[in-house]
Amino acid sequence: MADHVSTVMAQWEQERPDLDVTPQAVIARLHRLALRLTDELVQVYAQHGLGEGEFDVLATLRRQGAPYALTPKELGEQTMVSSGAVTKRVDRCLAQGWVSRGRRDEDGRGRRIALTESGRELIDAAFADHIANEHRLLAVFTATERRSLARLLEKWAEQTGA
Amino acid sequence: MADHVSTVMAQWEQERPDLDVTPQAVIARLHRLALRLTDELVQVYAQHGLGEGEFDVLATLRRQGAPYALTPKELGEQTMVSSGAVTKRVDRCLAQGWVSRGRRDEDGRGRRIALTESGRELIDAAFADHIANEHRLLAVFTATERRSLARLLEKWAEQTGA
DNA sequence: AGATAATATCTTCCGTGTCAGATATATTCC
DNA sequence: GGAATATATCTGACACGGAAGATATTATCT
Repeated sequence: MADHVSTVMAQWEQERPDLDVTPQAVIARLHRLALRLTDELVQVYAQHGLGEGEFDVLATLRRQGAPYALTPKELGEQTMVSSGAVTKRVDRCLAQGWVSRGRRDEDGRGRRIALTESGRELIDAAFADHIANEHRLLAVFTATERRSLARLLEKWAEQTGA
Repeated sequence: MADHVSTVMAQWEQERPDLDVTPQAVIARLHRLALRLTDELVQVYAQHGLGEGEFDVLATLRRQGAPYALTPKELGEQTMVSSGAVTKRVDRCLAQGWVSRGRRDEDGRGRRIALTESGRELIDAAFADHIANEHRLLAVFTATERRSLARLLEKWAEQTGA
């Protein structure tokens, strides 16, 4: 049984025999897979009342270790979103009482976004479910396949600066 | 040199030693990589005056072969977006004269979205550039690595129904 | 110190997507 | 044939992120 991308590639070979569309075997699949996986992950976030943006913020703060705080700039760099998106994500977390927005010492321009107690409890529970979910999604693979896939993706990420 | 995800995983191991976060080596990397690659691909679409949605519509129609037509439902299934998104994407292509929206024979509910001559010319040029871009992005890998990555992603896609 | 530039964050506007419901047409069952 | 249901598409409200510019604060240079 061929997957969708195999079908697509066969169509292109028929229609554009002048092009070598083999890269699609990697890139189109990666793209579709990422979409599909995101759907799966988001469902677990939603079970905890979290959207992707909020989960991203809380998890990023949580993994820094105590006192679970970063500046908006650092948050944006780690999560690959614009400064405007950071502001809005933090606003939403703030409205729920999951984080606080304080003034950073010394530099009046800087802010300090920190997890509150309730935010930490929430992300600790949500993250455990999230990881269980990821284990489920990877259950297709043997340990060797997982390592191989991880290595290839890591190599690619390093090269492209991701 | 460790990539970002390696750092993140080390943080989690420190903070949540109770959890096995190894799936992140695959899932988080895939996620970030997809984001980064999308950025790269979108730049080429933009060189032809296309957004991702428009490129998606035109390319999907083009690869069907003559007469380059599908229903909105089929378009949505192949491109993994909602019916509302299909309507809007087609509206945009329509405004540029790249597709036509006709009535499907027999069934008055159905529509028939078809490439126009100018749409076909546009996507033929854009797609050639797109494939060249994909070749460039995959240049990091040896042929063996590419096949290996493609096989692993295909296996995953088949299992999850992507 | 005062002017200029740099940095950090926030605000505003816009584009695009999803979701729920509206509409139009077709099918089924009596 | 008519009612109920199913299917295909579109519409409208809303959510979220990006981009550019506004604001606030700090650093630098003379």
